[in-house]
Amino acid sequence: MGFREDVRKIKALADENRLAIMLALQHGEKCGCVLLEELNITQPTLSHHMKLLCDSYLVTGRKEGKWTYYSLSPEGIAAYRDMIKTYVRCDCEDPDDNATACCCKTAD
Amino acid sequence: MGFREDVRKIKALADENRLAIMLALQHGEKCGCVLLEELNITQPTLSHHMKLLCDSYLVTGRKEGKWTYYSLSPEGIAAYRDMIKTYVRCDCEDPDDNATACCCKTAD
DNA sequence: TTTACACATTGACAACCGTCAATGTGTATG
DNA sequence: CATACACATTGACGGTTGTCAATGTGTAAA
Repeated sequence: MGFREDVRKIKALADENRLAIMLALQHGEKCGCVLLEELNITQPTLSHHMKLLCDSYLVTGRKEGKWTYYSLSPEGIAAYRDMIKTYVRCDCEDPDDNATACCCKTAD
Repeated sequence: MGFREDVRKIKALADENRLAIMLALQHGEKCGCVLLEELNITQPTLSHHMKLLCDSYLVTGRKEGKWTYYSLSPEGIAAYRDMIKTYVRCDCEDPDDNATACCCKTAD
């Protein structure tokens, strides 16, 4: 009955710039000023997006001197995919027949 | 660079009522009036939500006389999870070491 | 044809969201 | 201390979104 928290997490990705950030961090951490160069937005806007991504545990920030290095959170990412699977799933498989071809049987 | 369509699909699930609808349809199709009884919303609001879910290919509608039966789309659901995986993924696995424990190595 | 029902569409409103300029905070360097 | 830089916060603005009442459309039964 209470999906509010899941909706908040889903909304964390419901934005073009935040999707771009997720891709930009896929190969390792980057500091804010680097992200800023890649994303045609201002610094306050980037700060806003990073806050939303961190609040949803998809990204973590590591402060080092003046800089903040952002990176993907493996745990948060796994939790996110599990959460999505709760809602994006159908019941068309036969639990007694593991060979049944179905969307629910794919390896991912 | 163009994530607009993916954002639109992600937004399709960024609502409490639409998450409830996804769960309600998980065990098979239901007609609109049944969904209406389960979700504390008015009929126009339900119609609005169903349109968004159908436009994102997560749900399909089957008209039969006066009624419309809605059901999850296995293909749309698989495509949705694949799309999410594009963004919610980290690069922390070693491609030459399949035994590495990592968020990217889980079976789902 | 009339009536009843299931669902879609329209229009209006309030709440939410992305954006930026201005400003604040903390850190390093001269 | 003064300056420069990286980042966060605030406040304001326009666009988007969820909601409902009213209305429209199509189907089936009386």
